[in-house]
Amino acid sequence: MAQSPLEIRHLQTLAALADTGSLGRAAERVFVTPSALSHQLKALETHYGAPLFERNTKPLRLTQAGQRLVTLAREVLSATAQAEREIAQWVSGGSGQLRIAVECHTCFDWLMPAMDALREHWPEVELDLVSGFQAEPMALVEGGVADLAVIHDRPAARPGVVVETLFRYETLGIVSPRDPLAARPHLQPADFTERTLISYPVDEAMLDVVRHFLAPAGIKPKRRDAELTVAILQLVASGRGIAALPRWSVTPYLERGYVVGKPLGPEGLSCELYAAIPESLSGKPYMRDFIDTIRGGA
Amino acid sequence: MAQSPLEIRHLQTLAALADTGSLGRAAERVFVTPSALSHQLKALETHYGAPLFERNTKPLRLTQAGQRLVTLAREVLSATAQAEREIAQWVSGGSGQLRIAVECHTCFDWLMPAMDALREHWPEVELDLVSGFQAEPMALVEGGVADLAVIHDRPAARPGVVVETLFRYETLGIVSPRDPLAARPHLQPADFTERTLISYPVDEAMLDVVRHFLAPAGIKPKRRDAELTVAILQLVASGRGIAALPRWSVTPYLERGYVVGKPLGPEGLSCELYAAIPESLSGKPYMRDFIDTIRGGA
DNA sequence: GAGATTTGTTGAATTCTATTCATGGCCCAG
DNA sequence: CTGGGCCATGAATAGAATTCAACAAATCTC
Repeated sequence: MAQSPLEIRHLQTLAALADTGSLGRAAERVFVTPSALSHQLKALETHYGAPLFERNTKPLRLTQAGQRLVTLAREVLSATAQAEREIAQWVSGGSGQLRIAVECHTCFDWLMPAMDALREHWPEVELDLVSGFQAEPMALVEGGVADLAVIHDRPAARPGVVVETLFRYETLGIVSPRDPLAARPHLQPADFTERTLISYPVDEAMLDVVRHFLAPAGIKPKRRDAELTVAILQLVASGRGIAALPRWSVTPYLERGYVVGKPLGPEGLSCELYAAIPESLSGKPYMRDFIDTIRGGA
Repeated sequence: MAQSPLEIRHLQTLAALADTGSLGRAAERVFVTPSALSHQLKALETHYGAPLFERNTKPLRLTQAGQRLVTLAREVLSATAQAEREIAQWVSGGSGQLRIAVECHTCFDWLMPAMDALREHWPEVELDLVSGFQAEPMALVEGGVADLAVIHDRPAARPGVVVETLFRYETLGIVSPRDPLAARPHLQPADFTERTLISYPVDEAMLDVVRHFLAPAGIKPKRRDAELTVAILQLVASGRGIAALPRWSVTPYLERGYVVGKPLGPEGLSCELYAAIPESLSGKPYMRDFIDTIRGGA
């Protein structure tokens, strides 16, 4: 009825803006340039005759009107997603399978909630984890043993397999609060020479720190293993060495001051995660839903 | 997140489709050609991989998927309208006035609910009825005495006043169920010669039947007045004459079989209602809201 | 039952709108 | 004051949605 220029696209923008706190990051979340969002927002603001957010404030602050639209966006987007899921289930019969291969330990932190959401939304989809820490996850997808592999580096394109980027994350150097390094603004590769690197029991080639930070600098620290994240942090906290973990897996500990997280290098070390999936499944609604959940929740 | 082609525009289409039961009428409700809607719907159907409605059924029937989307549309559109109202009220202070001039008695049937809705959504807007049955309503708007005039014929454009079309309606010939005319498929002007035309106590020039049906045929029946719609129907039911009223004002009586409604002429007689409003108010959110309410509720 | 009318569909053309691109301004850090 | 991060702006492009015009199906009428 009311012909307002408001469209769902705008609501996605608003939601992304609220989530990311920055126009630039919101833009990459909805796969457009920041410019596009700037135009969108300007159009909305002139239409409503009011600003939607305060510019020039680092964690972007929304005005009352902006806030209201974000609330609307949350309602509308979740209602829409729900409706579309239902329809997709009627159409496809709701069945399917999703066997997931992961090569990184920490991934379970975000993978579990996403799997829970999938189980809830798509009860008829068979959900499995493929134990594939040793093998090349990509090969599992190619071989038809897995339906989704989480991988660190964008691999070469292979026929029948599509690769989608999931999200970008920062891996932090983790040091004890009593370590002198805790006072540094960021860590250098050289800082690792004197200490023990505490990590999961996997090949060095699998560790972000080693591949993208220490190896390029020619540094090869002593290593010590632990199976669980808490165990690693325990060792770090008691001064037995330093670790390097994705930010998401340690935020609760950082907040409690149990350990301290430092950027690796002046720019920080950020890596990207990808999903490899068989082309035949890449369009399936439950697959899209799952990937969107991962992207949104991270 | 999910990049579905579904947009609010589509939801408006779906809602209009469900309301009107016909693609053509839905199209004019959202101010596009039927072709556009056909394209829209086809796109949605191929996206969801399922038909949304059954074609070739007179009151257009929705499939399960279509029904679900209509439900979604209702939710989303009302949530959106609500949010936009709130924002508009913050921006404008919510105040304003709306003095309405009406020249037709029956209009109150749909005007009252619309006014109630406005009072609820915009408590700060002063709502008034301008007693202007005698004067030219258009002049009341031009003179700044009224903010909205409901009129029957699209008047010549005047500076500072905009005219918007509200909706189209059919005026039916109303006859007693025991009248021989009740068996006819439709009424002819000549049918009025033998009987008394029962109507509101207004000038003949104001009556749709006279102007668009009887006068062109040179027929000038006897008249009898009644102030209220029920009184007119009472007289008709007891065989004292026939009337001509908009369909919306008599549907409850038709359903109960109290009287019978017949199209006037083989094509029926359909008139259009317009709103004249000062240009300065035509963009005001409460005005848009009011007009949309009228259009949607009719 | 044949023609006419209403109603919806289709593909191509058009028009419109959103996005991108390239540039410039602003603010904070060093 | 200078450089980089971040957003804004205007023109150009690319992409989509709408319209147009012609057609198909179904219904109504005679």
